[in-house]
Amino acid sequence: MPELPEVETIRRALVEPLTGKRIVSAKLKLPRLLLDFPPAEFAAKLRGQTVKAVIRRGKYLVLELSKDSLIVHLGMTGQLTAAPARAPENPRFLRTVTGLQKPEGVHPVDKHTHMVLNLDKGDRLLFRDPRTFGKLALVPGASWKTHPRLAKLGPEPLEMKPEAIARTFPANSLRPVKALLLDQEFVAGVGNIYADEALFRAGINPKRKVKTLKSDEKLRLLKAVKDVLRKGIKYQGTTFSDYRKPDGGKGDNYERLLAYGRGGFPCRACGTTLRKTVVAQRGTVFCPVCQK
DNA sequence: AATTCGCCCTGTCGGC
DNA sequence: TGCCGACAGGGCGAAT
Repeated sequence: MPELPEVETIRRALVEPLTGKRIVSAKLKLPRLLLDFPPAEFAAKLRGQTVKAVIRRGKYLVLELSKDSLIVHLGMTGQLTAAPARAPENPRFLRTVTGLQKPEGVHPVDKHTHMVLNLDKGDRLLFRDPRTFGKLALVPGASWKTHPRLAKLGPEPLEMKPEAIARTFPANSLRPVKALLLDQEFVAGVGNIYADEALFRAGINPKRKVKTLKSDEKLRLLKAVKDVLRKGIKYQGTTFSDYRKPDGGKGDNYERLLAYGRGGFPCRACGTTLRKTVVAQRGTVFCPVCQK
């Protein structure tokens, strides 16, 4: 699922193809993805606006336009693709050992393509989301910062000082520490993949109650969060099913993960079989030896 | 107030 | 081969 490193990868890849481009027309094919706005006005409102900036906040992507801002959340399976003019219109999906997959570097328009922005010179921005957990919102000016979805987000983990955030751990909380990492009001942008990765790196059991964490463990954990997010960005995100870069390519981080997706496989640190369990209603992989 | 639970959704996969 | 249930899970609103 797209977490901070995936959304940041997408953001960086969209800056060049979108900045300064004018929206010639827009089509919203699945109106229920749109929050707080009459779907009928959506396309008309977007038409003629120019993209001024492409911003990320947590797992949210924001297109700042000349008049309004378009907020995009990719949910679980959302994909944004920048389709240059003359890209193949309806490429066949390829059947591979891992199922149906889109060929690299092409841009499908199919039944899961829920929004199309037609830009200058035939370029397009496509939003595709098979499971439709994604969300779109159009808000006036730069008011995205105060949109209910974004206003309560915690600090950006890559900009935070671990020493400062360590002090914000609730002192008496009985929650499992993984639940805190997934809480977007604590820090913004960490999801299931990078929570497991950070806990593994920090050597902390995901079920540990927050109140039992010692200050050096909090510091270690927050540093691990930054490390795994930076690594995710470096390798352009984790692709194991739907995540794709805006050019259609896959991220390279999946095979580099230490915990997520590795239940039943040997720990890369000590060789013990990694255990798969459920913590905070999420599938969770950890090493019973390395993570205390 | 803090925390957990149920729900939304569709493609994939294992079992029979 | 095909059907069916389980599973994947971000975030919100309801329930505890």
